[in-house]
Amino acid sequence: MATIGDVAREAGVARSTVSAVLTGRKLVLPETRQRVEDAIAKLNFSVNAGARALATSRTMAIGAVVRFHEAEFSPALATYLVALSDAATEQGYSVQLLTERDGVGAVHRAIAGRRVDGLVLFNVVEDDPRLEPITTAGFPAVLLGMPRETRGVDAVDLDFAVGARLLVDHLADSGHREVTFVRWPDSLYAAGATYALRFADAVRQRVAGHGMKLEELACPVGPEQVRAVLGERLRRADAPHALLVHNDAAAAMLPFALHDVDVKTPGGPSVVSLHSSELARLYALPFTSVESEPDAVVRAAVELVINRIADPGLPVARRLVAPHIVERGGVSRSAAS
Amino acid sequence: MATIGDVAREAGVARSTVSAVLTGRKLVLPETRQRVEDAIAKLNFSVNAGARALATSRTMAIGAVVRFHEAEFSPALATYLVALSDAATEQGYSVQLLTERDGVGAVHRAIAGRRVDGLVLFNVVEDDPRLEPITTAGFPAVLLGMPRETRGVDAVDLDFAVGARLLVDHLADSGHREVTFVRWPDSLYAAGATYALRFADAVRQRVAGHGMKLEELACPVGPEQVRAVLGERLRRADAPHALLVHNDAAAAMLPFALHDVDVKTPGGPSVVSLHSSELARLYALPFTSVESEPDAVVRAAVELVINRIADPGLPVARRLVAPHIVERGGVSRSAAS
DNA sequence: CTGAAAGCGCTTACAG
DNA sequence: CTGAAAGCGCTTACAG
Repeated sequence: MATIGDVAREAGVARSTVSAVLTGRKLVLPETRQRVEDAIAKLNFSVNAGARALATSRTMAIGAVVRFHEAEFSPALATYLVALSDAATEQGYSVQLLTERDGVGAVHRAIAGRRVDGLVLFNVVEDDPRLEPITTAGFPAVLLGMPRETRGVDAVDLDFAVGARLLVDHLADSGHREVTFVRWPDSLYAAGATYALRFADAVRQRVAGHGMKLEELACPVGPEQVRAVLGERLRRADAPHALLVHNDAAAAMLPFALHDVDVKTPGGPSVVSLHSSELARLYALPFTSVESEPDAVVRAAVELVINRIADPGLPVARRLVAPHIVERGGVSRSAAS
Repeated sequence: MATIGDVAREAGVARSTVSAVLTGRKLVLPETRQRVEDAIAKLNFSVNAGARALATSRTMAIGAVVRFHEAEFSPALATYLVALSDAATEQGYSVQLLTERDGVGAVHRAIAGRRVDGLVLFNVVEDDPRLEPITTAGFPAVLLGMPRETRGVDAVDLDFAVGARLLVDHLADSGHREVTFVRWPDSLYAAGATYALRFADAVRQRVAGHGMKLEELACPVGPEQVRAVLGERLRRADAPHALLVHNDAAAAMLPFALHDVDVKTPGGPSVVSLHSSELARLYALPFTSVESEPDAVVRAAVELVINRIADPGLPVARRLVAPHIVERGGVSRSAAS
């Protein structure tokens, strides 16, 4: 492997001159620059990332702290990871995977070993224990998720409250006066999943604001079980006219469940849903929906963490990405009072 | 951040002694070692990965070269990435994501910049262009996939041929004499997807070996389209009695398609499938099937690439992970000749 | 078994 | 604008 010294010799300049054209920090005579660039090309030189990291104390790497093992149902993770890597690469950063079960330990080691310049925390929950090592070290990081208290750490997420309002309004506008909120199991809210909590709160407020009647149906996340739960509810005499779904498993299985039962409502119940865009793609979900915005969310996260790396003194940022509703039909005008 | 010098001062020894206990390469008096370890704990010291990389010319990082943008239907990627990271972490390696659209360029830059010690190539196809920069640099790498020609690069994959035989035999044992092979679209085979080619070849051979009749049904990978294609075929008068599926979209949508049509066969057709374990989990697929073995495959990949890094002179390895069949019913004894 | 010295490949003040 | 020198934090022969 060629080093900066080889390039300098080849171009007949000092090593620091090569470094100057590499970093672009200093002005170099165009002619000299050209000679250096020719030498670089000729020797197929590429700066040694580790050496640069040591000299600059910048690794140009971001760590993605993932808690996959706890996720029961997340086909979307790859989308986020790849989008993160793409966004980071654009900014000259690489992404390192930190997947250890012990998230706190992983964060600790990443910070202590100076393996990365900043962290992106996936799957953030309320009172996330991974915040502790970050705040004590004052390490650049951004949360994917929006807990009430971020303790001085930047955070970005889809605006689930706005998503909830869009969907409730859509049902209300279609004349519905009652809505069955097919949601995640209680355990998920208890675990502090920030997106689920924000969505549910907004649904309740908005439904009340419209003077509508709200029924909540907590669903498990196992495909089989969710199908059974949905089927049981749909079969009852007072079958719902409008379903508002926030539970990826339920969204995926709902078409099955509707098939399973002999739906009494003409054309079936109206269904609106908030789910990951990945899910919509995989299952070709036919509902009017608000989808996650992985690219926008991840792009914002990269921007925030890079800014934070550059200037730790920046004010704390809480960024909500605006969702939009995609109308796919599936909502019938209701005559039900 | 504490450095090795701080630790040395704290423990009252030379820096090289600290290094000795860190690397474990040299024998150190137990008492001295203890003093050093106490100092490390007290100062919360952790070796600077970049500095170590520079001194040892080992980054202790593996690059995952992913081609996501071309994948239409891959909820399984995250599973593989996380499994890879877990397996690497166990061995003291970290995983870096290389997701650039230009896979060849990504490989080039990773090698030239010495960012990683080895590469794991996802989604390998026949005549994969990413092999070129690897072979010319003689860089440690392992392919996830098994092209006919690996040009001296290690490769590991599920044994799709064995999987095919297991499934065909299962149908044959149940008395089926005809089988409809619901497979990927022609474009996928044309693109050189190694797993698809190996599976299809084995199916054809095995079916012929049993003297069975084979019908092939190429399906698109879009959920809507695949559902339409399947429905059309199932509705025909000569509806198939046995379906052998190798197409994740088709496997996922088949239950819908079976719902869509009024299946004439008592109990519906027999269905066996090879698909990703992630898919089985997400969709709760009820078919007897052979599933991918992400953990085993990825673990083997990490082992191979680490061995290759340690000893470039090792003989080239081609490792096939044995699949196993999971019987879930869905195969009815056939009276059809 | 321990320690002083050189070197890994860069960058960055600092003179010229 | 260019170049010689020091230093980033480690490891590794090599003396002692």
